[in-house]
Amino acid sequence: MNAESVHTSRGRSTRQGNAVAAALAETDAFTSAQDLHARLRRNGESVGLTTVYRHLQVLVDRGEVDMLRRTDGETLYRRCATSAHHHHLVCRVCGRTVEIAGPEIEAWTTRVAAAEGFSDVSHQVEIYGRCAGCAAAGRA
Amino acid sequence: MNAESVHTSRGRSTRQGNAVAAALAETDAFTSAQDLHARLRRNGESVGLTTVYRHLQVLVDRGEVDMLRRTDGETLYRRCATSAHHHHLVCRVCGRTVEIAGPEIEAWTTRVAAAEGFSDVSHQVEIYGRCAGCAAAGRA
DNA sequence: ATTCTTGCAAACCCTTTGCAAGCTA
DNA sequence: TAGCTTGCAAAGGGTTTGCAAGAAT
Repeated sequence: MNAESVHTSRGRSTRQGNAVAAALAETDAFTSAQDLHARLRRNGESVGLTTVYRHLQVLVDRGEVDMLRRTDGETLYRRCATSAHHHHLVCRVCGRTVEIAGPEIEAWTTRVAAAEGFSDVSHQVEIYGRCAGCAAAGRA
Repeated sequence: MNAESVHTSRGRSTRQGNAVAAALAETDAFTSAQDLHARLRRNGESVGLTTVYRHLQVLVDRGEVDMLRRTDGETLYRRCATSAHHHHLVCRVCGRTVEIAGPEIEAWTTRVAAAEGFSDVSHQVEIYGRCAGCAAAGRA
């Protein structure tokens, strides 16, 4: 962790902000704001739900946290190792996630879009499945 | 259109149901329930918003309509030509959409997931861009 | 006549905002 | 002290549900 990552941008250091960042750092799974909030409270860290949302937003804006939307509308957050472009392989049971690099996908999307005359292309790719742990435990 | 597609499952034929189906058939673009509702009203077809949602849900359940969620939470619907598995290349300006088949993507996701020990794999892949028409017109 | 469908209003659920009180620097 | 941060309560926004009135068969 280099010097500038501690404080990438302005913002005071607060108990709540640190708690949210710490809670995110603790897990490998994509987590909802509400879950994070519940977890903090269980651990005795009293932080308002609103505040959790606000810190998550800041972290996302800074590129320190990835965000994705579940089919039911809930937004999930996760602290990823790379800030570089990547995709996710997410366990739909426990949320555990593996970061995936897919050069061939990048090439494919670009090619397909160009073939249809589309420009300013971006894409959204996520893989869902059941991780080995959940399968072994017979979960869901 | 074969005989069974007219009435794939039970359900009465109503003015509203037909209107929703017709409105969907009219366009190539992914459309929100609210937009569809507004369009119907503009065309003099009075249909309640609730009813629009209900018919869309039925069509999705039947596999006659594809559904995707926008980043802001809105759900978009589109009548696709194939009911077979496919992806979409969506114009983020006008919504116009091209159906894409991606055998290599299917293989890639399967391979990546297997390598990480995941089973029951599914994926979600959408490409966004600006279509030639919107680019030419200088839209957004 | 019976049962499904409609649609208004209210409920839902997650997320965001208003604003006064609390902290950080 | 100055001004960012917090958090409660309330508002927002899309979608769903309760229920009585209205169609379709």
